[in-house]
Amino acid sequence: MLLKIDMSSSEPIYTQIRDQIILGIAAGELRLGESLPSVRQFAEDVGINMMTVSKGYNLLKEEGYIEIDRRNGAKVKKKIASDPVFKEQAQKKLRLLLAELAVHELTPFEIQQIGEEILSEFQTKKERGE
Amino acid sequence: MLLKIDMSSSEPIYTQIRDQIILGIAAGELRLGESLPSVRQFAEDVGINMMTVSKGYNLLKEEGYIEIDRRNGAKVKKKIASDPVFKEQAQKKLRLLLAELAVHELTPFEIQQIGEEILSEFQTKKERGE
DNA sequence: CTATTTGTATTATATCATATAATACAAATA
DNA sequence: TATTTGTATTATATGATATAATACAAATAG
Repeated sequence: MLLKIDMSSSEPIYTQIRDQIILGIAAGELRLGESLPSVRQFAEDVGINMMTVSKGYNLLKEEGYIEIDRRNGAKVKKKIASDPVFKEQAQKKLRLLLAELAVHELTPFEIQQIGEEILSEFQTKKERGE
Repeated sequence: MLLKIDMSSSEPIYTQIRDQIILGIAAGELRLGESLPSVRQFAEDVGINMMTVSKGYNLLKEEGYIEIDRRNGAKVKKKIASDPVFKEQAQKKLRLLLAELAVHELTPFEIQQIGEEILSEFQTKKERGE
C-alpha cells in the first residue's frame, strides 16, 4: 500500500495518513488484520516526523479502525463495527456534502450515479485484490 | 433562517456559518437571490465578532454561493453552477465518506438508503417552503 | 449635503493546532 | 542482551482561529 503525502496541502499530514488508510481498507488494499508499517519506518519512507505518524495512528485507533500495542505494532481491526455515534456524525457530513452537490445544480439522479460509481469502484478493487 | 453556533465545538465558527447557509439553501430556507443579514446584524444576533461573520461570507463568496457588494450587502447567487474544480473536490470528499461507511459494515444498499433520505428531505422542505 | 448603512482594512492580542527535533522510556521479542 | 515496538517529554516554530477597537470606502435615504 503506497501512501502519498502532499506537503503543500493545508490538510494536516496526520489526517492525510488517516484518510488514505481508510480508503485503503475500503478498496481492499489493506485487509482486515493486516499490519501497518512501524511509525519509524513510515516516517522514514515518507520523510516526516515519527510523532506525526503516531498521531495519525492514534486517531485511527480512537475511531475504531486499528488496534495498537507495543509488541505487535499497529494492525487493522478484524471487525470494524458501526456504532450509533459514528453513524450520526457520518450522516451529518453526508448531509452537508449532498447539500453542496444539490445546490450546484446536480440532480438527485446524478448524485446517486456518482455514489454508485464510487461504491462499485471499491467493490471491483476488492475483488481484484483478493 | 435561524442559525445556531456551537461555541464549544472544535469546528471554526466561520465554517459553521458557511455550512449552515449551504444547508439552508439546499433546504429552501434561503432562496436564490435572497439577502443575508448584514455582518454587524449577524454578529450581534449570535454574539460573535463582525470579522468572523465577514470571513464566513467571504468563504461562501469564493466558493461561488453568494455575491457581496458594499451597497447591497450579501445575497445568495441566482445561479450556482457546478464547475469541474468543485465537482472533483466534492467527489474526493464523497469517496472518503463512503469509504468510512463501507468499512463500518454498512452495505451499499444501506448507504444509498441514507443518501436517498437526505435528498428527499431537502426536496420536501423546499416544496413546503415555496 | 449629511447621516446612515454596507463591507472591508488594520493592528494588536490570545489561544490552539500542527509539525518538527532530539531524547528517553516501557514492553516485548529474537 | 540487543533490537524493535509505541509512547512520553520538552522545546520550538508556524499558522489558523477569534476577538477587540477603530478607521475607511462606497452607496443610499433623508
